[in-house]
Amino acid sequence: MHVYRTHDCGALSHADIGKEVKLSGWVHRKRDHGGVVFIDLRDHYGLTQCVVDSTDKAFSAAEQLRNESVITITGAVRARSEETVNKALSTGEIEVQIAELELQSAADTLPLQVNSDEDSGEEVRLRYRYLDLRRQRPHANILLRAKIIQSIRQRMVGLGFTEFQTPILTASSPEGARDFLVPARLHPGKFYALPQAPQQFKQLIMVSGFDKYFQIAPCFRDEDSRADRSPGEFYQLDLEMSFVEQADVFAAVEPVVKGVFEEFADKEVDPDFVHIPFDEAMLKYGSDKPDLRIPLEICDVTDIFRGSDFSIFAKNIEKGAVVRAVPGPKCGSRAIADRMNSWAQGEGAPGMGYIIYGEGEARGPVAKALGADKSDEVKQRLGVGDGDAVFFACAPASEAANLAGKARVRIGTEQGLIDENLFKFCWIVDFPMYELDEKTGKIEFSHNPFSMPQGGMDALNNQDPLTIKAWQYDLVCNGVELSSGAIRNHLPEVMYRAFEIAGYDANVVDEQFAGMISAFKFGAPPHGGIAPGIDRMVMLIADEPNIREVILFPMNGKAEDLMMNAPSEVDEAALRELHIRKQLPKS
RNA sequence: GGGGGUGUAGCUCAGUUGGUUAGAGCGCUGGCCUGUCACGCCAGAGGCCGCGGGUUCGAGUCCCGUCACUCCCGCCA
Repeated sequence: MHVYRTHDCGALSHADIGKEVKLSGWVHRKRDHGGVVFIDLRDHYGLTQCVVDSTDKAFSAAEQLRNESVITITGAVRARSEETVNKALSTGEIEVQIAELELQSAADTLPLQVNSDEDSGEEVRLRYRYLDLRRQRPHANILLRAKIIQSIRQRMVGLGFTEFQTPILTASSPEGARDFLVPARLHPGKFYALPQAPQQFKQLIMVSGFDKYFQIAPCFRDEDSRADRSPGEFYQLDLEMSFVEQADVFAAVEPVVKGVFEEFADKEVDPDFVHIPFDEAMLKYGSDKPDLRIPLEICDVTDIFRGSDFSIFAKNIEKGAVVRAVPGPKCGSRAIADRMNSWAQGEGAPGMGYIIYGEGEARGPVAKALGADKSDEVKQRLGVGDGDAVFFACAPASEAANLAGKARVRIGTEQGLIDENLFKFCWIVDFPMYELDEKTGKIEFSHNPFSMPQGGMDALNNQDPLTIKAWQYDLVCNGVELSSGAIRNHLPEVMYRAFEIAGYDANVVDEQFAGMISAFKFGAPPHGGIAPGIDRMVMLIADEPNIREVILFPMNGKAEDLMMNAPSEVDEAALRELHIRKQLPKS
């Protein structure tokens, strides 16, 4: 007989009745009846009830066991009597009568309860992550993640993509997020950076002639955390394709993402991946990651308020503001309107105007100033009726869109308009190539500087930069940005010109992106790609509100690993070797 | 860097307008119980009420500061 087990804890059934077996696992729960003790023995595979009677020699050892101790038991598989069968367990028809019991590893009093569905505080869970991961839901989440990644690999290979590894120690890039830096021992004063994404490498793989690349790629960005953003590191399904247009990338990615969601999620997946231009998304949904489950569309009503007697708005409009209106079905009460208003103030807006429609008339201070005809015009445009309300955001375009977008989500959530059982995807397309930095007034890249501008060199030379669109796209699901991608700019001349508009001259490009720009001078295929976030996909599929729930060993919000004590001090000798001296902030 | 929330037993939480000895469930220790499966019953241990200061006859409760965790803003090509 094997030293530890003949079967796992989920394996035994009525077919094994009468067999001598050996099981190893954790004491999940113990029920001590004085004359008989039941032990639920748990491992990765399942749970088996083990029994010991007071007459058995293992009895006293069993009585003393604490939860989560690791034991090995030997005994015979017995049928449970009909009334003691447990239908909730796959092994519920049988139990093992313990003949021998060996304690492999005793457990101290636990800092968190493994056999409970109730989560402990995050700090305790992260410090004792190995205990937390024994629990049913965290264990299942990590397993789900593994299966999803496995499925993605299979699907990608099936589509003719090849998996490559790219360097983890690379060069710092001036664009984008803050880098994690690694001192270079052999080069005093110089640093490697961890890749924020394998962006340049994957493009260079295309220039190297490999045609279709993918990788489950670790990405490192030294930015602050959020519920859906883990600090430090995360994973992307990074992919790139040669000789493609935007539609080809969509055609490759859609079935993979859709397929994975359909395979693993309990919710319905809307098969229609709608395409929405960025400008339209900002207008109708006030966001570049709209939650399309909310059946509300924002309308621009600037024209109705222009020159009207509602002077606050009318004056702002003269100064260039716009008015965006959000329909509020069944929101036609003073209490709801007041709540929206104070919510908007909490968001940093001066407030949120509203009109309440009821009993054939429009009510509220806005309606009073605007007059019946114009109030009715708003009603018609928004398609609302009696008992509904309309809320207004008046501000410069991007601010108004933003507030209206948040209001739309709030109304959708509060009024229960969101179908919680649905995944609704969309592609946001035609992102602007450049945007204006509001503080400096300078033109800068709005997304990825390596994206191909729509219209190419001609657009760069002859169009107002702020009107130029890029072949740049996002994949969004239920209001979560899953992915960002682009058709790349593979033409050195167009690249130099694109950077010139953003204020970088040619030698900056030559220095900062030396490898890539030089590669593009030796025959580069037109190419493009995308990089869906793995953690976010798993989070959506697992229906978890927090990304840490789908990461094995996550860091806390301050980017500390409480289990491993990272980051940590290092020896002075190690610093000397790296030519590094600490200069700590004064406290 | 800024704003909100939370912090009470090993864990999850309750704690009234400020009032005597700070409670519950789980866990832990001891006892009883031979068919439970969140077993049941009895008893017990376990508290710097995050920390520091203040108001008060009296503070878990009110005020100020501070720390930790968390959510959000900034940040995230």
